[in-house]
Amino acid sequence: MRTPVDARRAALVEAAVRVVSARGLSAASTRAIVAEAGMSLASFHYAFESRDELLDLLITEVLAKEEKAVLPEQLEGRTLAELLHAGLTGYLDHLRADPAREQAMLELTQFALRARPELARDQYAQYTRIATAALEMAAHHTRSRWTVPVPTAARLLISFTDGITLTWLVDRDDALAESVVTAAAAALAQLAAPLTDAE
Amino acid sequence: MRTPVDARRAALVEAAVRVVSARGLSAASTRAIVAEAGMSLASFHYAFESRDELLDLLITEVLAKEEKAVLPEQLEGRTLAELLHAGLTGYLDHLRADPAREQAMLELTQFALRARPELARDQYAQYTRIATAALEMAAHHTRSRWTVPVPTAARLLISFTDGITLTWLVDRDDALAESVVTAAAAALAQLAAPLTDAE
DNA sequence: GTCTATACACCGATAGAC
DNA sequence: GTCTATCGGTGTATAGAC
Repeated sequence: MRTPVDARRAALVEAAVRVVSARGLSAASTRAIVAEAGMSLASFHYAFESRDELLDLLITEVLAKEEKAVLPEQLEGRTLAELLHAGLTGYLDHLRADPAREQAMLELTQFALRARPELARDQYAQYTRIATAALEMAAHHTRSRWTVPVPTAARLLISFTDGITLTWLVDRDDALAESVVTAAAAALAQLAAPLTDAE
Repeated sequence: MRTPVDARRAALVEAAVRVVSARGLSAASTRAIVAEAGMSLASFHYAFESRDELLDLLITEVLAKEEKAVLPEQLEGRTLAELLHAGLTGYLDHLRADPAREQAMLELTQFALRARPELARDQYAQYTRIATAALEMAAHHTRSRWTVPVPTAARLLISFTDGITLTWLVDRDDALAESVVTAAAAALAQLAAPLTDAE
């Protein structure tokens, strides 16, 4: 059941995302957020105890949604390199479709790193679980096995997506980004080997 | 020639780096910076027109120094994978030696992305030139050639170091980071092939 | 040149009318 | 519950004494 106050909280979180995306976290004052949401300042403090409470919810809720957006529903490709390429291309498309939002995610992660380090850690632990499951599924689907520990490969994948996000946000070079995604897929695929008949 | 006002500017920039490293960019108010530098507030505005002017200098000067710190003087290793592993391990050591500073660099880059995008672009263009030169040298030194365009490999290397920085800052998992560095070096090395006799 | 004192805008948060 | 009005605090920047 959705009580009015929860609806208000949701509206404020959404407004906050828009403000952070458009003008950065440092511009996301309570006043700017309520203006974006079309509310009065007092309504904010009726829904939230404090600005910190909203930021907590913003980080956990918005970063959690991000997971689903990044993970494609169905990957195409017969070889492991093709599968990885499809997955990374999907992420690159997601990034290019809404760069401001992804930049906001980065700012929120960095803010969490200082203000709520345990939230950032939890988030990345969750990313790691998701990447691990995806890589294991990809290997199984192509009858391969990883020659490095799967958590290592998962972390490498996460590091790479973080890196490509930052570099693309800086120079917006689509052609170079696609070229890098292709090279990264090929390089990552080299960390797996075909299953032997015994396996 | 170093006039007094330039010395004051330098002292303020150094104080600002310390404040950003310790407490984040959002805490780096002019008051916090002059307190760290042991100056009065008015002295700040004698040396700088505005806080923005200091941030401009901070970004260009501090990010420029970063280049040299990241690039190791001499790499050891006979194979390309060993060379890449040594280089990446050097960067990881650099990160672990002063994580607060590296976190400050990330915050400054992200700030520049919003406030002075051209500065961020210039900075990454410079990173690319340095990474390109390093990769070409490494390939030449091990009698290899890159099977992908060198700018692509360079961008992959930069993306990866950006990513490893963020992920390590989040969870500080040394063992996993080392494992990932090893895997990344192996993966990157797969993008090169030995020179043939004709070459 | 360097200081103290202060102007003025904006911040998060709250009081109190309705 | 929702508003306007306002509190106390901090931000950047400046005026003016020395």
